[in-house]
Amino acid sequence: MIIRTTKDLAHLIRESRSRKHITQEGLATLAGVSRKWVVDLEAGKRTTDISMVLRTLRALGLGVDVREARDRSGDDGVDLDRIIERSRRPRR
Amino acid sequence: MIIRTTKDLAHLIRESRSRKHITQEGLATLAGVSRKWVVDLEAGKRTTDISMVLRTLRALGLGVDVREARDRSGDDGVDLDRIIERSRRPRR
DNA sequence: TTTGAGAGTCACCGTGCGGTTACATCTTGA
DNA sequence: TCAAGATGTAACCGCACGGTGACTCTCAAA
Repeated sequence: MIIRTTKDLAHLIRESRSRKHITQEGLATLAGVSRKWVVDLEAGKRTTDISMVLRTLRALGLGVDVREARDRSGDDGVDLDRIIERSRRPRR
Repeated sequence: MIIRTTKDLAHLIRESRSRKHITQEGLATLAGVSRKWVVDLEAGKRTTDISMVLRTLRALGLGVDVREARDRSGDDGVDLDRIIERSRRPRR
């Protein structure tokens, strides 16, 4: 599964967790985080700690693969500049 | 490339960036973050914001793939429990 | 119906992260 | 040699993130 946004990640984790019949509490313990953090992650909270995420994914037996995106333009119509612009902090 | 730790990610980003002749400043602008953040990321700082990382990877034309790790045990001898224990906050 | 587990949410608190700014170092080209 | 660009680092500050604990709600099993 290709991950593009934190929401994608949220769905992936939640689905993988339930498919394996692990509770939020259990996953939290496995990954060494709090249950609140798992709740937040699965809720698609914008920001999260990446080392925690890596641990959580490993706890679920998931591997992360990063590589050159072959056809970046055809991608899926995502306009990077728009995304960046939107996620930028208001300039004040 | 398989990502297991934030250090892996750091190396990946730095290498990809220089190979594309993009400056830290340039990448920071592309990803909508500060240069300091890019410096910290490439220095392998333990914690970073995952949505920023995703944006940065996309800015470098890299895709993230998450999937079931086939042979999890044989993996590479990583002891998850030890990792978790080590990265846990001191209990006080 | 009752009970218990799983999940969502809330408030509080301390800490560490990210942005900003400034400065030092190093390399490269004029 | 000097100037400009790229990078690393340090200090400061505001704020939002993560942990804790408690509460509620839902649902399934007894």
